[in-house]
Amino acid sequence: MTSEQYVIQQLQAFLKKHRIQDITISLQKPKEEQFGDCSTNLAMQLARHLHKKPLDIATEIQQSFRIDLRYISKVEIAGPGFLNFFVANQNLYEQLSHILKIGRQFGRSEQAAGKRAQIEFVSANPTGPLTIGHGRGAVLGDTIARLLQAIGYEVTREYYFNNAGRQMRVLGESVRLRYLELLGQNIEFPGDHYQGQYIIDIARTIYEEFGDRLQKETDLTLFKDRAEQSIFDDIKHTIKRLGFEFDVFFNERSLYEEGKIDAVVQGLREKGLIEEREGATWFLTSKLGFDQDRVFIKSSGEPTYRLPDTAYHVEKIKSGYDLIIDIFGADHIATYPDVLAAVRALGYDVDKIKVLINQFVTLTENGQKVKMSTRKANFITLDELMDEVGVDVTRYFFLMRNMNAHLNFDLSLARKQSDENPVFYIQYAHARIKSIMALAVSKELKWENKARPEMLKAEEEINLIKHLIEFPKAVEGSALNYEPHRLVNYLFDLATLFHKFYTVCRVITEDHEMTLARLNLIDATRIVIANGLELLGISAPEHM
RNA sequence: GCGCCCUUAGCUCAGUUGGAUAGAGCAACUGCCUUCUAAGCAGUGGGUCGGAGGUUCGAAUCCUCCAGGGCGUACCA
Repeated sequence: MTSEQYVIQQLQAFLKKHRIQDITISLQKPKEEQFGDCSTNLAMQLARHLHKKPLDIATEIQQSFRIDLRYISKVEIAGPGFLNFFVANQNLYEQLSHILKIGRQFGRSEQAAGKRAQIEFVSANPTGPLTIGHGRGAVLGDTIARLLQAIGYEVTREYYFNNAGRQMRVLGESVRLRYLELLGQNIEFPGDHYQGQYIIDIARTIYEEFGDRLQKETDLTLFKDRAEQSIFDDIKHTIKRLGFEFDVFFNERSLYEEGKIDAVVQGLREKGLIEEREGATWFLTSKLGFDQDRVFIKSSGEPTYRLPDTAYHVEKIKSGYDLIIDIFGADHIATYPDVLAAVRALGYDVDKIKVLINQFVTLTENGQKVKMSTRKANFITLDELMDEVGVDVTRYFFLMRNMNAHLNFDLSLARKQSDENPVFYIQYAHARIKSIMALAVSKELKWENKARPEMLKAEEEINLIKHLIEFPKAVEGSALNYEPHRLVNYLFDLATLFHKFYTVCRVITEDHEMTLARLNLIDATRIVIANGLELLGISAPEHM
C-alpha cells in the first residue's frame, strides 16, 4: 500500500463514521515542501455540509487519524483548513525496492487490460514526402499509442489514405509533364501542380525504365501508380526512422468496393437526412442542428471526403474497439463534427471516438515565417529535420508542448543550438548514472538487495525517491488525458532532481554501506528514466 | 458573421482538472571542475497570468462580455 492509499483509507473511515456521503476525497501535492507530501481540502468541503468551521473539522479529522509509521509520519493543519500529510521514510524505502524489483515493468499497469484501442494518425495522402507538420501528428500518435499500451490497451496504429480523386490525377499529370521535360520537350509547368524535386526524381526513374516509349501516353495511370508507390515507400521509410510502424494501411477505396459507401447513403436516406438538389447529393446537417447542409456527392458523381470518412468511422465502431482515437491537424477541425453527426445519425455510439486536434507547427527561419505547402514544395521534410537534429530531438520537440498550442519551430535555433535542447538534459542524467554504474561494476561492487535504504536521508535523496515513486501516476495521467507532454515534464523534473543529487551526494566512496544504498537509488533512477524515455520513443544513451 | 484553439517573465512554454508566496528553459549577470561525465550545480534580476465583470472560504484555472492572434467556415482533402 502506498502512503496515499493509506491516507484515503483513513479519511474514508472518518466519513463513514460521520455518515457522510457524496464527497469525493481529493488529494493534492502541495507546491511548498512545508505543506507536506500530500494534502486534502476535505475539511473545507465538509464545512458547508456540517455547518462547522473548516478548522474545527480539520481538528476532528486530525484527532481521528491513526498515525502508522509505515506510511505517514505526521498530520498537520494549515491555512484555512488544509490537512497536510507527511510521508514516512519507511514507505519510501519500500517503494524504492519495489522499483528495483520490477524494473522494466515499473510504470506499466493493467488497468485497461483486455481493452482494444485504435489510433489513426498521419493519414497523409501519397502526394509528397511527410513534412514537419505531419511529423507532429506522427510523433504524438505513436507516443499516445505507447502510453495506452503502458496502461494495458492492445493498440492498433492505423493510417488511412485515399489514392483516387483529383489530387492524385494532378500528381500523375505532374510526373508526366516532368517526364516529357526529360525527353527534351519544352513544357510550361502549371503553378498548381506539384513542384517538388521528388516529382522530377520519380519522372527520371520512369524515363530510365521506359525511355521515350511513354511519349504519347495520355493515360495517367502508370505515372500515378509509380508516383504513389515511390512516395509511399518514402513515407514508410520516414516513419520507420521515427521509430515505429503502422499496423494497418487502410485504403479508402475498399469502402467503395465493399459497398460501405452506399450503405451510409442508404442508411441516412432512410432517416430522411439525404436529399438530391442542384445535381448533388446533400447530407441534411441542418436537420441535426448545424447551420448549413453539406454535400456528400458532388454533381460530378465524386463523393466529398465526408462520405467515405463517415463510412470509415462506422467501420471502426463495428470493429469493436473500446477506444477510437483520431489525430488531426488543425485544418481538419471543421470536418469531424459533420462526420460524427452522420455516424450518430446512423445509430452508432460515438462516445468511444476521441478526436484530438493538434495545432499547427509554425516554422520560423531567421525570424521569418515559412509557409508550408506540399504542392509548392517550399516545405521542410520530416527526413530533412531528422538529418539536421536527429530522431531524439525531433520526437522530443514535438512532444514537449501541449498539442493544442501552436508549436513555434525555430529552424535556425534547432540547427545551431541543438545541443542545448532539453532532451539532452534528461539523457545526460541517464548517461551519468550508467557511467557511475560502470565504475561500480569495475570495482566489483554488488548492490542488489544488499543495501540498507535507511541510510538515504539527505534532502536530495528523499526528494529524488519521492519523485521516482510518482512515475506510474505520471504515465497514467499522460495516457488517460492523451497528453504526452505531461510525461516529458515529469522526466525533466526527475532529471533536475537527479542532477541536484549528483552534485551534492557522491555515490562511490569509502563508506561501503552508503555506496551500496546510493547505487540502489541511482539504479532505480536509471530504471525510471529509461522506462520513461522508452514511452516517448527517445533513446537512453550509455555515454554522451 | 459563425465554429474550434490560443493569450502566463524580454523570447519559447509548464502550471497535476478550483488551493497556500504563479514555475522552468533560453537570453543577461555572479560564483563552482585535482574527486563517479561542467550537455551539470548554486545564486541575482525579471509578472496587472490579454482586459472587465461574476461564481466562493479561495480563480491563471469555472461562467459572461470585450480585445488581439491562429485554423476552419468549398460540389478541395
